[in-house]
Amino acid sequence: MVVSLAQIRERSGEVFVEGCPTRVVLDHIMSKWGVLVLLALTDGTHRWGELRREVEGISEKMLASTLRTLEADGLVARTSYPEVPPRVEYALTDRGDDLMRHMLPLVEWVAREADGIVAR
Amino acid sequence: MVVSLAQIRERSGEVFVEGCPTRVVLDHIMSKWGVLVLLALTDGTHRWGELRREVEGISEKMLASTLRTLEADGLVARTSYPEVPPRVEYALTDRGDDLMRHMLPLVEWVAREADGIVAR
DNA sequence: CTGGATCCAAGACGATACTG
DNA sequence: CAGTATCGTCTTGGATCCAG
Repeated sequence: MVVSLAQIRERSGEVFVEGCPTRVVLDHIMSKWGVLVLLALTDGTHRWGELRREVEGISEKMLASTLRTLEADGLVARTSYPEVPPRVEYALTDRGDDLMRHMLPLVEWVAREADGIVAR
Repeated sequence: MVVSLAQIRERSGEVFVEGCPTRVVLDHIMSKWGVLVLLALTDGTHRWGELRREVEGISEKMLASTLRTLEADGLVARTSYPEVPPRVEYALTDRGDDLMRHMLPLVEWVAREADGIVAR
Protein backbone atom coordinates (compact mmCIF):
# COMPACT_ATOMS: atom_id res chain seq x y z
CA MET A 1 0.00 0.00 0.00
CA VAL A 2 1.33 3.39 -0.91
CA VAL A 3 1.01 4.95 2.49
CA SER A 4 3.97 6.10 4.54
CA LEU A 5 4.12 5.62 8.26
CA ALA A 6 4.50 9.37 8.59
CA GLN A 7 1.22 9.76 6.75
CA ILE A 8 -0.46 7.23 8.99
CA ARG A 9 0.85 8.96 12.07
CA GLU A 10 -0.29 12.29 10.73
CA ARG A 11 -3.70 11.03 9.75
CA SER A 12 -4.25 8.71 12.67
CA GLY A 13 -2.67 10.82 15.38
CA GLU A 14 -1.06 9.17 18.34
CA VAL A 15 -2.52 5.77 17.66
CA PHE A 16 0.79 4.05 18.37
CA VAL A 17 1.14 5.68 21.78
CA GLU A 18 -0.22 3.93 24.84
CA GLY A 19 -3.28 5.45 26.46
CA CYS A 20 -3.95 7.99 23.73
CA PRO A 21 -7.61 8.84 22.99
CA THR A 22 -7.51 7.10 19.64
CA ARG A 23 -6.51 3.81 21.24
CA VAL A 24 -9.16 4.14 23.93
CA VAL A 25 -11.96 4.75 21.46
CA LEU A 26 -10.60 2.05 19.18
CA ASP A 27 -10.77 -0.39 22.08
CA HIS A 28 -14.40 0.54 22.73
CA ILE A 29 -15.78 0.27 19.23
CA MET A 30 -13.54 -2.56 18.04
CA SER A 31 -14.27 -4.66 21.10
CA LYS A 32 -15.85 -8.07 20.75
CA TRP A 33 -19.33 -6.87 21.65
CA GLY A 34 -19.04 -3.19 20.76
CA VAL A 35 -19.00 -3.92 17.04
CA LEU A 36 -22.00 -6.23 17.22
CA VAL A 37 -24.12 -3.88 19.33
CA LEU A 38 -23.33 -0.94 17.05
CA LEU A 39 -24.11 -3.13 14.07
CA ALA A 40 -27.44 -4.16 15.52
CA LEU A 41 -28.35 -0.51 16.07
CA THR A 42 -27.43 0.43 12.53
CA ASP A 43 -30.91 -0.25 11.26
CA GLY A 44 -32.55 1.89 13.89
CA THR A 45 -33.84 1.99 17.44
CA HIS A 46 -33.87 -1.19 19.51
CA ARG A 47 -35.15 -2.13 22.92
CA TRP A 48 -32.97 -3.83 25.52
CA GLY A 49 -34.58 -7.19 25.04
CA GLU A 50 -34.29 -6.96 21.29
CA LEU A 51 -30.58 -6.31 21.52
CA ARG A 52 -30.23 -9.18 23.95
CA ARG A 53 -31.75 -11.55 21.40
CA GLU A 54 -30.21 -9.89 18.37
CA VAL A 55 -26.62 -10.15 19.50
CA GLU A 56 -26.42 -13.88 19.98
CA GLY A 57 -24.33 -15.02 22.90
CA ILE A 58 -24.03 -11.73 24.76
CA SER A 59 -24.70 -11.85 28.48
CA GLU A 60 -26.81 -9.28 30.28
CA LYS A 61 -23.75 -8.05 32.06
CA MET A 62 -21.78 -7.44 28.88
CA LEU A 63 -24.74 -5.88 27.10
CA ALA A 64 -25.22 -3.46 29.97
CA SER A 65 -21.56 -2.57 30.21
CA THR A 66 -21.14 -2.26 26.44
CA LEU A 67 -24.16 0.02 26.17
CA ARG A 68 -22.94 2.17 29.04
CA THR A 69 -19.53 2.60 27.43
CA LEU A 70 -20.97 3.48 24.04
CA GLU A 71 -23.41 5.87 25.64
CA ALA A 72 -20.61 7.58 27.56
CA ASP A 73 -18.73 7.93 24.28
CA GLY A 74 -21.72 9.71 22.79
CA LEU A 75 -22.23 7.05 20.15
CA VAL A 76 -25.46 5.58 21.48
CA ALA A 77 -28.48 7.38 22.93
CA ARG A 78 -30.55 5.83 25.70
CA THR A 79 -34.21 6.77 26.13
CA SER A 80 -36.28 5.39 28.99
CA TYR A 81 -40.03 5.71 29.13
CA PRO A 82 -41.70 6.03 32.55
CA GLU A 83 -44.15 3.22 31.96
CA VAL A 84 -45.08 -0.03 33.60
CA PRO A 85 -43.60 -2.32 32.52
CA PRO A 86 -40.50 -0.26 31.83
CA ARG A 87 -39.41 0.39 28.28
CA VAL A 88 -35.96 1.57 27.26
CA GLU A 89 -34.80 2.24 23.75
CA TYR A 90 -31.33 2.56 22.31
CA ALA A 91 -30.36 4.26 19.09
CA LEU A 92 -27.26 5.58 17.36
CA THR A 93 -26.50 9.24 17.88
CA ASP A 94 -25.47 11.34 14.90
CA ARG A 95 -21.89 10.64 15.78
CA GLY A 96 -22.60 6.92 16.06
CA ASP A 97 -24.31 7.03 12.71
CA ASP A 98 -21.27 8.73 11.26
CA LEU A 99 -19.06 6.06 12.77
CA MET A 100 -21.06 3.25 11.25
CA ARG A 101 -20.82 4.85 7.85
CA HIS A 102 -17.09 4.29 8.16
CA MET A 103 -17.27 0.88 9.83
CA LEU A 104 -19.87 -0.82 7.64
CA PRO A 105 -17.60 -1.18 4.59
CA LEU A 106 -15.03 -2.92 6.75
CA VAL A 107 -17.56 -5.32 8.25
CA GLU A 108 -18.91 -6.10 4.82
CA TRP A 109 -15.43 -6.84 3.55
CA VAL A 110 -14.84 -9.20 6.47
CA ALA A 111 -18.15 -10.91 5.86
CA ARG A 112 -17.22 -11.47 2.22
CA GLU A 113 -13.71 -12.72 2.95
CA ALA A 114 -14.25 -14.54 6.24
CA ASP A 115 -15.00 -17.97 4.79
CA GLY A 116 -11.84 -17.95 2.72
CA ILE A 117 -9.80 -16.83 5.70
CA VAL A 118 -10.97 -19.25 8.36
CA ALA A 119 -11.16 -22.25 6.05
CA ARG A 120 -7.43 -22.75 5.91
CA MET B 1 -28.93 5.37 8.86
CA VAL B 2 -30.97 4.06 5.98
CA VAL B 3 -29.90 0.47 6.29
CA SER B 4 -32.28 -2.32 7.24
CA LEU B 5 -31.20 -5.14 9.49
CA ALA B 6 -32.12 -7.51 6.70
CA GLN B 7 -29.66 -5.69 4.48
CA ILE B 8 -26.98 -5.89 7.13
CA ARG B 9 -27.59 -9.59 7.59
CA GLU B 10 -27.50 -10.09 3.87
CA ARG B 11 -24.35 -8.05 3.42
CA SER B 12 -22.60 -9.12 6.58
CA GLY B 13 -23.62 -12.75 6.63
CA GLU B 14 -23.94 -14.57 9.90
CA VAL B 15 -22.20 -11.90 11.93
CA PHE B 16 -24.79 -12.10 14.69
CA VAL B 17 -24.39 -15.85 15.11
CA GLU B 18 -21.89 -17.19 17.59
CA GLY B 19 -18.79 -18.84 16.20
CA CYS B 20 -19.42 -17.86 12.59
CA PRO B 21 -16.36 -17.10 10.42
CA THR B 22 -17.18 -13.41 10.26
CA ARG B 23 -17.08 -13.10 14.03
CA VAL B 24 -13.84 -15.04 14.24
CA VAL B 25 -12.05 -12.87 11.71
CA LEU B 26 -13.56 -9.76 13.23
CA ASP B 27 -12.11 -10.79 16.59
CA HIS B 28 -8.68 -11.23 15.03
CA ILE B 29 -8.39 -7.97 13.15
CA MET B 30 -10.36 -5.83 15.58
CA SER B 31 -8.41 -7.09 18.56
CA LYS B 32 -6.50 -4.68 20.73
CA TRP B 33 -3.15 -5.44 19.11
CA GLY B 34 -4.29 -6.75 15.74
CA VAL B 35 -5.35 -3.31 14.56
CA LEU B 36 -2.10 -1.71 15.64
CA VAL B 37 0.15 -4.35 14.09
CA LEU B 38 -1.76 -4.21 10.83
CA LEU B 39 -1.56 -0.45 10.93
CA ALA B 40 2.17 -0.53 11.49
CA LEU B 41 2.60 -2.82 8.50
CA THR B 42 0.52 -0.57 6.27
CA ASP B 43 3.52 1.42 5.17
CA GLY B 44 5.52 -1.64 4.20
CA THR B 45 7.76 -4.41 5.46
CA HIS B 46 8.94 -4.36 9.05
CA ARG B 47 11.30 -6.45 11.11
CA TRP B 48 10.28 -8.01 14.40
CA GLY B 49 12.23 -5.52 16.46
CA GLU B 50 10.80 -2.61 14.54
CA LEU B 51 7.27 -3.75 15.22
CA ARG B 52 8.15 -4.24 18.86
CA ARG B 53 9.19 -0.60 19.13
CA GLU B 54 6.58 0.73 16.73
CA VAL B 55 3.58 -0.65 18.56
CA GLU B 56 4.17 0.95 21.91
CA GLY B 57 3.25 -1.18 24.89
CA ILE B 58 2.98 -4.54 23.18
CA SER B 59 4.75 -7.43 24.90
CA GLU B 60 6.82 -9.95 23.02
CA LYS B 61 4.28 -12.61 23.75
CA MET B 62 1.39 -10.62 22.32
CA LEU B 63 3.39 -9.53 19.30
CA ALA B 64 4.32 -13.13 18.54
CA SER B 65 0.81 -14.44 19.02
CA THR B 66 -0.78 -11.58 17.08
CA LEU B 67 1.59 -12.09 14.17
CA ARG B 68 0.97 -15.83 14.16
CA THR B 69 -2.78 -15.32 14.05
CA LEU B 70 -2.60 -12.77 11.27
CA GLU B 71 -0.22 -14.99 9.35
CA ALA B 72 -2.56 -17.96 9.70
CA ASP B 73 -5.36 -15.76 8.39
CA GLY B 74 -3.30 -15.00 5.31
CA LEU B 75 -3.17 -11.30 6.08
CA VAL B 76 0.51 -11.07 6.96
CA ALA B 77 3.47 -12.73 5.28
CA ARG B 78 6.50 -13.83 7.29
CA THR B 79 9.92 -14.11 5.67
CA SER B 80 12.90 -15.38 7.63
CA TYR B 81 16.43 -15.07 6.34
CA PRO B 82 18.91 -17.82 7.27
CA GLU B 83 21.50 -15.44 8.61
CA VAL B 84 23.35 -14.94 11.85
CA PRO B 85 22.00 -13.06 13.64
CA PRO B 86 18.55 -14.06 12.41
CA ARG B 87 16.44 -11.60 10.52
CA VAL B 88 12.70 -11.93 10.03
CA GLU B 89 10.49 -9.59 8.08
CA TYR B 90 6.76 -9.14 8.10
CA ALA B 91 4.61 -7.57 5.42
CA LEU B 92 0.97 -7.38 4.42
CA THR B 93 -0.21 -9.92 1.88
CA ASP B 94 -2.42 -8.78 -0.96
CA ARG B 95 -5.41 -9.73 1.11
CA GLY B 96 -4.04 -7.81 4.09
CA ASP B 97 -3.46 -4.83 1.86
CA ASP B 98 -7.04 -5.06 0.69
CA LEU B 99 -8.21 -5.24 4.28
CA MET B 100 -6.33 -2.12 5.25
CA ARG B 101 -7.85 -0.24 2.37
CA HIS B 102 -11.17 -0.80 4.12
CA MET B 103 -9.92 -0.28 7.67
CA LEU B 104 -7.86 2.86 7.22
CA PRO B 105 -10.84 5.19 6.73
CA LEU B 106 -12.31 3.93 9.98
CA VAL B 107 -9.08 4.43 11.91
CA GLU B 108 -8.73 7.90 10.49
CA TRP B 109 -12.26 8.75 11.55
CA VAL B 110 -11.54 7.54 15.07
CA ALA B 111 -8.31 9.54 15.17
CA ARG B 112 -10.20 12.66 14.15
CA GLU B 113 -13.07 12.15 16.60
CA ALA B 114 -11.26 10.53 19.52
CA ASP B 115 -10.42 13.70 21.41
CA GLY B 116 -14.01 14.88 21.36
CA ILE B 117 -15.21 11.47 22.50
CA VAL B 118 -12.91 10.79 25.41
CA ALA B 119 -12.83 14.34 26.70
CA ARG B 120 -16.30 14.16 28.17
C1' DC C 1 18.03 -10.91 17.01
C1' DT C 2 13.96 -13.63 16.97
C1' DG C 3 11.21 -15.75 19.20
C1' DG C 4 9.35 -20.14 22.36
C1' DA C 5 8.03 -21.69 27.12
C1' DT C 6 6.44 -20.90 31.51
C1' DC C 7 4.31 -18.81 35.35
C1' DC C 8 1.31 -15.53 37.30
C1' DA C 9 -1.86 -11.36 37.86
C1' DA C 10 -5.66 -8.86 36.38
C1' DG C 11 -9.48 -8.11 34.04
C1' DA C 12 -13.06 -9.96 31.02
C1' DC C 13 -16.77 -12.65 30.93
C1' DG C 14 -20.82 -15.90 32.12
C1' DA C 15 -24.49 -17.69 35.23
C1' DT C 16 -27.55 -16.86 38.51
C1' DA C 17 -30.37 -14.50 41.62
C1' DC C 18 -32.70 -10.53 42.68
C1' DT C 19 -35.12 -5.70 42.44
C1' DG C 20 -37.80 -1.41 40.78
C1' DC D 1 -39.09 -5.42 31.21
C1' DA D 2 -34.76 -3.67 32.22
C1' DG D 3 -31.47 -3.87 34.53
C1' DT D 4 -28.08 -4.54 39.17
C1' DA D 5 -25.28 -7.47 42.36
C1' DT D 6 -22.50 -11.13 43.32
C1' DC D 7 -19.72 -14.80 42.57
C1' DG D 8 -16.83 -17.91 40.15
C1' DT D 9 -14.42 -19.03 35.89
C1' DC D 10 -11.38 -18.40 32.25
C1' DT D 11 -9.02 -15.92 28.88
C1' DT D 12 -5.86 -12.16 28.03
C1' DG D 13 -1.80 -10.40 28.60
C1' DG D 14 2.71 -9.20 31.15
C1' DA D 15 7.26 -10.66 33.01
C1' DT D 16 10.89 -13.53 32.85
C1' DC D 17 13.96 -16.92 31.39
C1' DC D 18 15.89 -19.47 27.82
C1' DA D 19 17.16 -21.36 23.08
C1' DG D 20 18.30 -21.33 17.96
